[in-house]
Amino acid sequence: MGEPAPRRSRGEMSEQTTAQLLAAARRAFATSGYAASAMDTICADAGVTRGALYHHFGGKEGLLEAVVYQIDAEISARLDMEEKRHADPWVGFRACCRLWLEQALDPEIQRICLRDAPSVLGQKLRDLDEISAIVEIRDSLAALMLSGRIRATDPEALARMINGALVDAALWVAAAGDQPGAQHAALDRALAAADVLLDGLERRD
Amino acid sequence: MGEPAPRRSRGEMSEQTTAQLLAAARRAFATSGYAASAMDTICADAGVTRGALYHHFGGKEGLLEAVVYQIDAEISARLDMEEKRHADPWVGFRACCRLWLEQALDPEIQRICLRDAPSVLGQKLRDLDEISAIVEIRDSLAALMLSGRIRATDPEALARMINGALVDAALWVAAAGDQPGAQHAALDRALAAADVLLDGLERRD
DNA sequence: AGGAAAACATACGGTTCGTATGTCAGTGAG
DNA sequence: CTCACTGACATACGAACCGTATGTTTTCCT
Repeated sequence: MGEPAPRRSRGEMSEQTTAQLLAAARRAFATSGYAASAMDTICADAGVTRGALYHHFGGKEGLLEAVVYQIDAEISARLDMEEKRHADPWVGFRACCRLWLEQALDPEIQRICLRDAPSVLGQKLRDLDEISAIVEIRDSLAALMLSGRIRATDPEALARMINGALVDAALWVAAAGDQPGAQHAALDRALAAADVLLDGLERRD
Repeated sequence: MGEPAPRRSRGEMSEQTTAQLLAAARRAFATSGYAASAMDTICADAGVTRGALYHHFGGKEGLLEAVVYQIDAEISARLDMEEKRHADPWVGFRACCRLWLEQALDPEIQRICLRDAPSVLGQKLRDLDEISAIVEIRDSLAALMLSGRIRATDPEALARMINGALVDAALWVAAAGDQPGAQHAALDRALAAADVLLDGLERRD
């Protein structure tokens, strides 16, 4: 049948199976959703049994947690690159919001991170994204307030609200239409609305 | 044991059992979450069997849908009353945002409507809240744009974003602290941030 | 080389959901 | 008034799924 154990070291063995389980889980969660994804199916798709899954992730919830963590890291990496491309912090911040919205159109991100994860992980997700995009938004906002570029208020609360606005906008764009034309039009409308919302934060005395 | 069928008409019978099932489901979903709530428990709490539940709601998902619909109606009713109390539409709109945020601190609303329902119902929820708070927000915004009170952009997209901002703000406030003191402080911070965000929408030429 | 521990695979029980079927009380027509 | 009919449930059954407990093989360390 499969490869007759091609002589891997212990570390390589573990790394490969976890990677395959993560990949299979991402596919299953993205297409069928968390609740409707059976662990048997995921494990069969990854070429292992449920024993391996429980050994590495402790259960279904742990698997989702690892998937979300992985996706979050990928998003954050792209956001970091985008931020570095702009000299002006306010311009960079708005470019990051724009890039986040575009990335969040990915059905994988939508289903896993924006819809299922909040329900399943709950508070765990809040602790998790203390190291994700939210904290960067908050820090950027705090710096911009200090420099007087935007109006001063609670940075953490404002960061949460901007994050929520972007999340709902992404879900709205994705649900707007299945054909790519309507999708693109909805994205433009959302970006315009986001511009209005963010413009209002600018300080103008 | 229970009442020996106190001679109810068919309509009363149906109405009472649906009401009891809805009440029991609200309690269970709010405290244990949708996934962890067993239908056996809900039915036992309501004093009926699973047959009644399937007869009236078609299944677990239909039950959640009915619960969300009921809660949504309650919220909308309070929002309508608040809006009528203000002569100025812009003042009324901001008062409604404030009232929504305060209402959304209810753990029942948080768990059922803001966390579980989007994951379980998905697109069904989008269709459902076409008759809920979102549509009122959108119409209010559209009217305010026409009257030149706020900056003009896509009303639907902006309504979605404001809704998302309020949702995340409510979740953030609720997660801020368990003791009522911290809760109240976080609410104040969120309301202040919301004021900044909405102030920016005002038109000032 | 030999024991320990990691890295899985396998077997099993318990819980839960949906459906299929059965039963009984209202209800309307004749 | 009665009798067929239907709505409003209750009960029984099968299937899927999750978690754990246990067994087995391979690698690593001394």
